[in-house]
Amino acid sequence: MSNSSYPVNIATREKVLKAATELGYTPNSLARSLRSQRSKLIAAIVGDNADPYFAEIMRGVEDVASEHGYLTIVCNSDRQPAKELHYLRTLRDYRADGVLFAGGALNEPSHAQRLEEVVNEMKSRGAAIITLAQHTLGVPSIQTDNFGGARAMTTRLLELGHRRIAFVAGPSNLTVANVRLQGYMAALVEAGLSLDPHLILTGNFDREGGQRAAHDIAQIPVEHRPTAIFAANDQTAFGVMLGLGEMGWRVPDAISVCGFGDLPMAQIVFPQLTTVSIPLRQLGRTGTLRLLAALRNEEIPPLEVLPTTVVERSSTAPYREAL
Amino acid sequence: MSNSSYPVNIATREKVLKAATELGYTPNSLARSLRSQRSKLIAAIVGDNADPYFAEIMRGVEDVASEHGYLTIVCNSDRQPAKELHYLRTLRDYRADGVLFAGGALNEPSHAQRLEEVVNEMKSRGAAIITLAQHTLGVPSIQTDNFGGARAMTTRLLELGHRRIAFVAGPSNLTVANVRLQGYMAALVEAGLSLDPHLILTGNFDREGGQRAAHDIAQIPVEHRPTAIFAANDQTAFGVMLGLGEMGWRVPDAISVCGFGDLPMAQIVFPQLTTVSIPLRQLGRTGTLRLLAALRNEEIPPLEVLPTTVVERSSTAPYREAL
DNA sequence: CTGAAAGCGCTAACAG
DNA sequence: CTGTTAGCGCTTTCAG
Repeated sequence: MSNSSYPVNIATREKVLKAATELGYTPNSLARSLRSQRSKLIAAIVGDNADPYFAEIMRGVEDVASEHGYLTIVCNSDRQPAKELHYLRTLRDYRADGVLFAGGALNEPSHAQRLEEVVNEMKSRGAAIITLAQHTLGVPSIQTDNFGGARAMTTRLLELGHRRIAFVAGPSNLTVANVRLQGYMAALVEAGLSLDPHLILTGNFDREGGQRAAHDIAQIPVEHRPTAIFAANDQTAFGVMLGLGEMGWRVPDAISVCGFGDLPMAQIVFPQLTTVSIPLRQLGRTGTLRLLAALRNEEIPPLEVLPTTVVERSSTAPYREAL
Repeated sequence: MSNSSYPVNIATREKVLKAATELGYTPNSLARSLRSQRSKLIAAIVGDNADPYFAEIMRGVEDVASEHGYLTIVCNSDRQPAKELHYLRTLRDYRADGVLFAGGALNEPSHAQRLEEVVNEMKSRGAAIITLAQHTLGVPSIQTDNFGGARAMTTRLLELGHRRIAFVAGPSNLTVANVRLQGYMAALVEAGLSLDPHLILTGNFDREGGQRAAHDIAQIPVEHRPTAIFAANDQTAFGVMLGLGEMGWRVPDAISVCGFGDLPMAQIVFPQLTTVSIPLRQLGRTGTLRLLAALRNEEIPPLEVLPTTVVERSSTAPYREAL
């Protein structure tokens, strides 16, 4: 019944199969997993499955997993090291065959080490671990080109004539957020512009942060005020647009706004958001594909980078002297 | 180690516990599950985890599950009976302790029966099954008041002075969609208005459907044209607004638009969407709470209805004779 | 209170 | 090709 290559008379096989259907027999996967040391369970550790960013990745993971007969477990860490660690341990105890870390590394003393301990334990038992973002764990990683995307977007704004471009950063303890900031800075430096620290605002990858940033920007004296705002992610960009709207500023006439991520709603907001598109579902798919390959003991690359693309919509416009 | 009530000398206990930590021993959950006939695994069968509707529910499920030491498995059915059934069988084989059907029943001949067979098998083994929408399965169900919400919203539009109110329906094979349509019709009938079949448009719970409906509505001669459009879900409403925008119609000045669901992006679109708010996460939480209660052999109500509320934002306005 | 043993349902290995 | 058996790592039961 396990359709192995074990030789068995065709008549006998049919007889067994028939009896199985008649009795409604189906193998107990738990017993099978226990015996075979393969649970056919994989897990995605995400920050929050209700966050469209993670939801898309998870969808990619689940798709590939189910295509290959694996079940997918969701783990919401809420970016709390304790939760993440607890999940990983539970997964280890369930003998999960693989774990995908969808978010970046969580910055907390000794968390990385504790995580690594469990990871090594799992690896030594034959499990495969993959990260889908820059991470401290020394495991294969599939990543999206956050740096390149941020640089490309900033360069595009420069091409549009903008010179004072604000950046609303993400949580400083998130690597992804920092890398995007780096990309923004790189583009400015490459263009021979100096970095104005007043134009780098703190955000939190959420709408509120963007809203606050918008109001902060309004406080900047007009001669130093940015003509474009680049938000580290789409949620923040939505917040920025909302905040701007609250003060009666029109986007993109008064100021250009762009984000990073290309969430589905980027096309629904008004004006439609210019943003950097990340192949999120593909990230989940590729990650899972690699994970399954690793499970088959295939060699997989330590790092794969998926390209991001600038998608210009209506929230950005060329710089014009007078408003 | 299983912290049971089994009497054991405190000294011995400590010795064992100490040895366990030293050796890095942790119980194998698979073996434990096999032996105890409880996997501590529950599953949420959703249409698509990347759909914010399901994502929110799942989040509620996962929260409660993890609080109680359960792992959550995601299953995307894409509303395909075959997929749903396949998942359910797999879950049965994994001895999942519980399954939550997040979406409504899938309309296909004999699907209901096949599903029920597996459900009964699982129930007889002690598993708990719950639905989070109207369903053909005879299992406890937690639902949101779709009928009441649709009726309340329609009534509100009537209060605002609208008399010709269009309804963009959802997929006719989805119970939720039909119930909302019923609520809309009930409100009109209660108000003593006759139903105009031309004002009931077909949609598909997606943006495209809404967009199409918007264009269709524009074709209606002005004297019969609706002054408000009630979309069966938010995605459709976004599509309607988009379609209206394409034709240069202003919402809510030219026409009022409202949706159903209160997705996060309802607050981000412009104008912000008036909609019926569903306690999605609560639905997931309550459902899981009941499921766990059932697992403890507690009596749980066959049907619980969670209230929905009309949230008025800026996409609706009182009816005005001249535009 | 402790130690030993049976068995959950499977797979892999071994004789026949 | 078929039938039997040992164990995967637990929990539960039963003697001591």
